[in-house]
Amino acid sequence: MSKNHGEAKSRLGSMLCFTVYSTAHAFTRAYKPLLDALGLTYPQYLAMFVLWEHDNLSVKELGELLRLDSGTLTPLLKRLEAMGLLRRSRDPADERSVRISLTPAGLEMRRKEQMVHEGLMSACGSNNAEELKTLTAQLIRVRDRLDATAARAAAAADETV
Amino acid sequence: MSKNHGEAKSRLGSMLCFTVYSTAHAFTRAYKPLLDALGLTYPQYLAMFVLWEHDNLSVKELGELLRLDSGTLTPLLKRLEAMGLLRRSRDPADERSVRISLTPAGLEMRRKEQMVHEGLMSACGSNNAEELKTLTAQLIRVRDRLDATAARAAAAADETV
DNA sequence: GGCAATTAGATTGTTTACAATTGAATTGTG
DNA sequence: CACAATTCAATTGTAAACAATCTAATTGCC
Repeated sequence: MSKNHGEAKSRLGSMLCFTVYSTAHAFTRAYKPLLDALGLTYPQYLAMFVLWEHDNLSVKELGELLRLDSGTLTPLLKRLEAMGLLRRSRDPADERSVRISLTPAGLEMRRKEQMVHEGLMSACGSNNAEELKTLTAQLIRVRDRLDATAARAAAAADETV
Repeated sequence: MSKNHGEAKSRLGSMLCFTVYSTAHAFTRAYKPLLDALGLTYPQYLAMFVLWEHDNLSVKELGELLRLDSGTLTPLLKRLEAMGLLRRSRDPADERSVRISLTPAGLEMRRKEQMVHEGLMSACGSNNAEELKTLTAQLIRVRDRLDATAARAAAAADETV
């Protein structure tokens, strides 16, 4: 029944880093058929998801929420703009920053999105919501610890300059 | 102390899919300074890790273990070959498949790798190994459920053809 | 044996990700 | 005010990831 990925043969299968890595890919693959109906990729969907909740964010603010930098976001947002879902315009109060505002089409998409959101929930097993909540909280702790490690490494590298 | 990513403001922060997505990125960022010493990227490290355990795999077998296809692996393996860490050669018994064999330099790297492996363990908090094991097992269940969903979707798409 | 179907990799094109750099705007400090 | 330092976004270059397609080799079946 279940495909044999031969992980029993490798220590890889028991390592958290690889499990997170491969689960992330499994998520994007599982979401793809649902997102195709919207014409969005998974990262594009995440960006739209944030904007549906908080319109008019700057690129920096959006990047903090998504944990992505401008090198990733600028081209992604340009694609969403080309699709007519949002507009990018310099903030008159601070010409350095760019504000993202949804167009009517971008706002409109939120209605169709409900289906995707629910499909995703059931895909990862919404039956025991409590377990998922614990799992998410534990992963967040790991992620924060990793971020702290990376920040320490960056600070140490700074000192040697 | 901890950086404010503003996630309290968004439902995104509580969604498992985004947590997995952002934790995967946090892993690669945290590993980067360690892997720089080896001159490897994180996916390249994963490939080497498997090959240290099972030399002489075919691209297909390696892809099953890593859950990656030839479109990703072929260029990655070519880079590792260009670095002199492995060789790719057609299997004489079946010219369709390509076998990956480590060079002396590729085998040699395994010794330096121990440092990386231990650094990674401590980065994600090896203190409570039991919790990490449970966390990994739960994630694997989620991943398998997602794979099953994707497989069902693919089968359904097939039927409509 | 002969030919259709399958399999394994490679290739092409698109989209992330991110480091490093650049350029323009703003802030801080003297 | 002047000018150094900082901030924000964009750009450039490299490396994944994957769908779709292609080619060559093998298997199945008659």
